[in-house]
Formats: sequence, C-alpha cells, structure tokens
Amino acid sequence: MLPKKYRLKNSKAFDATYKNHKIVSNSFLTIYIGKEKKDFDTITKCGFVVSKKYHKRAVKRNRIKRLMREVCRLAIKGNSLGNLNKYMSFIVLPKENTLGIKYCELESAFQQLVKRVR
RNA sequence: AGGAGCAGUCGGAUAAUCGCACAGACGAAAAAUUCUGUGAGGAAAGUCCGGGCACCUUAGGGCAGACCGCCUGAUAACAUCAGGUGCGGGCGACCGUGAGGACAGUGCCACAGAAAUGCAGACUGCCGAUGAUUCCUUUUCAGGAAAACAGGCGAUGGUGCAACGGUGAGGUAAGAGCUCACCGGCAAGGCUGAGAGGUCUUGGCCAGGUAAACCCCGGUUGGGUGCAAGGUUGACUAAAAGGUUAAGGUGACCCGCCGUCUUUUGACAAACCGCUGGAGCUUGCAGGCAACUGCAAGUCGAGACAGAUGAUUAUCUAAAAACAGAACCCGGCUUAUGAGCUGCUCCUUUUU
RNA sequence: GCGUCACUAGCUCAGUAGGUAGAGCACUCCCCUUUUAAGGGAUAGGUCCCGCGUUCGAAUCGCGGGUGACGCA
Repeated sequence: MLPKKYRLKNSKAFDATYKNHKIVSNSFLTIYIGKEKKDFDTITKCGFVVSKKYHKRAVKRNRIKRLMREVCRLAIKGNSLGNLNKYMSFIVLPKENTLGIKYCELESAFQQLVKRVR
C-alpha cells in the first residue's frame, strides 16, 4: 500500500485530473494525467479506479487494485516514474483482459506506458 | 468391505524481504521516525424477513389495508427455531410438508362427453311384473308370444384429472345401499391426550375439484424514512464572460446595478461524535426431551472515509487451494463453496 | 448503502380473473420483372431468463435464484 500522502484524496481532485484529457494507454492499462506542476516540490499523487463493470465480485476488483498500487509504490520508491514526476497527479484504470494477470506482466505494462509520457 | 442417512469441524502452513490501517509507548506546537500489539467470513454475499437505534409526521379511536394460518413451547421479534400430530416418500437410518373453511356466498373446470354441480334425471337406454291392445294355444275364471301405449327404473353411455362412494354376493320384470360383508368417507357419543389428534361403539347410506381464484373464519401489526439516519464545532458562500423569455427591487422609460440563469476558471474547501462492550464470547453448574433460560467465573476479538490484510521468493501437502472482502449493530432465512477429518446410526455381503 | 422495474422468434413488441404461443420487420423458397427494388404468395424459426411448488393443466399463480436497466443521495 501507498502512504497517504501519495494518494489522491477527493472527488474534486479526480475531476480535475479527468478534465485535463491527457491519456496514455496500451492493451492492459489506461492512465489519465493531470496538470503540470507549478511548484516542483509538491508530491505527485496517484489514484486507482476499478469500476463495477470490470467484475461483479469485490474480491476480483480488490486484487487488481492492490496489484496496481504495488506497481506504483515500487515505482515511486525506485524513482522510476520518469516524466510523470512533472505532473501533479495521475489515475490508473485496468482493462478487462487484466483479470488474473501476474505482477510482473502488469509492471512491464506500466513501465511501457511511463516511457511514452512526455 | 461396500453403499447410505444425520450432526459437527476445518476454510492452507512456515520463513525471508518490501509495505498498509488503527491503538499504545517514545516525542510533542504539529508532523515525521522508531518500537510493541491487534487487524475480514461461514457465508462478511443476496437484501428475503424480524428487531435495536435515529429523525420526520401524527388530537384520539375505529374501519379499510397488509401479513400470518395443524398443535404446544422458545424468543426482544420473526415468514425463524425446537418437540409433537396428520399426510406423502424411502427396505431402513431418516427426509419433505404453504397443513383453517368448498352444506355462508360468488366465480372457474378448455377439448372431449348425454351430462361438469343443476331442481340431475332432457337424451341414449333396460324392463314391461301391473293395467290396456293384438295374435296364438287349449291346462279355458288359464297359459304363451308380439309391439312398447300407460307405467317402472336409475344399472349402461368409446369421454375425461374428476361423473351424488368402491369391490363382491344376494335380490328383481328390469334395477337400485334395496339388503348383507369388507373398504373409504360423514355425523353423534364413550374413553384417552395439555392440544393437534388417537381409538372404540352406534347411526343413516352421502356431500365432485379449485381458496399459492374472490371470499369467510381466527390471529398479528398498526405512519414514513433510513447511520449518506442524525448531532456538535468551525469555515466558505469568491472571481471572470455571456444571457435576462416570465416574475421582482432601484427607476417616468431604456441602459446599468441588485437578483437570477448558463459557461469557464479555481484540485488549501473541513474536523469530531454516532462507531463498536454487545439480546457479546468461552467454560462450569442447574432447569428442560429440545429450542432455550437462569446463575457463577473468566475474557475484550477490525472500525476505514478514493476506503486498511497485499506483493515477490523458497519449502511442505494431491495442489502456487473453492466460494468469496466488514462499512451502524444484532437474530434468522436463502444462495455459492475445493480437498479432507470426526462422531452416531441404517442397509447389503463375507468371516468368527 | 437503500429502493424500483424488466426479461416472450434473429430484432421491435402483443398476449389478464390459468385451457395447445401471435403480429410487424428480417431469413429461406416461389411468382412478377430483361435484372434489381417495390409488390404478391408460401414455409421455417420458441428451454416464454432458470429451478421448485399449487393445479387435471402454468408465459400467466406462489417461493427461491440469475441477468440487465433505472432512481435516491
């Protein structure tokens, strides 16, 4: 799990990130990216959204959510966010074919997307 | 040994590394760091019932409505549970049961069938004893035959889920509970049981099904919304652009301003209580067949607010293991569920 | 979290006091036409979302599930 200071906290922050309309995606994940930072010292925050349409059962949704959090936690810790550090926030959404995915596959998908961020 | 029935239990383990939530300690203006402890289920699920709790509404009472429906008990309450009764299923252990009333009334019973509940006897039929008619015989105040006029009868009628009891015998002109035996059902009475009911005797021979159709009877409930209920303390209700059809203020009127509507920008925009100690859990004793109740001792076991239990690796097991994630809290019901284990019981076969 | 509604042919829908399941479009075949379209005719197509029950008999009545949609904040 992430410490609280790295998490997006309320719906206004989520709305502001969505409204920026900056999206990167591949076959596994979609990432919405927020505005550029005004002050470079502020922390890049992240959020995770798994809708009820993804799967009916809460256990399956929790599983993918935890995997995504773990990927981001290790990325922040290993300082491998790359250009995402320039932005205030980002939101990660899974696609349907990530059901039953393994951790290492998800990590490589995430790193592939991070490289495409400018 | 094999196959069943019932009840219960378990719901991966160990280690390493990186992490999360809450509480406590340290610290202290606050945060951070460090240490310690605790951290999802038997169904947390479906939201199908019943409560607690909270607010709103309501002058009081009734009717209507809604719900329940064998009996007795349990419970805060229930559509729940326990024990029994009847019926049905199973060789059996055992299992299932929505099980008041169809002589209070109304409706429905397609097709088929003479007829579907009506006042049964239109129709099809059987008989023609008795009375009348015709013919024959000669046992001559008699006997026989024919047709079916009067009349008698309710047996027969390829149907159908179902046809004012069923089977058999007697009886008769033909028949009929007309009579008898057994069975089924009804009513009354006796005995018995706390009751549903059980059992015995007697009686008269009879009443179709459907109430998970309306309804009748008996009983229960009395409104609504749900912790995002609700409460406490704070803070913000700001800026820009455009419109102003209707209503309003200023104004004689227009513009303008206030107001109002739309769009854009503004990611510093709440915190706390409710919030978990309860119809709680474990053990023992007592009462009860049991559900459950009483007493005593011990014990505290999640409480988030974009929402905590995860990830990786190694080893073990048949196996990187089913169904599945608390969101105010309890009691049930229903549904989903891998591999086992334990206890009691029944049936079949074999051996002693 | 709480509540409401729907499910019938490939598609859109009818079907009420329970009695053998229907329409339009589409599909297939035939006619018409030089051909196509339009038009006419014929055929086929159903787990009435699933299971259990009540009933002689259930799309319809009762109970339990499933899927989908919507509403409240």
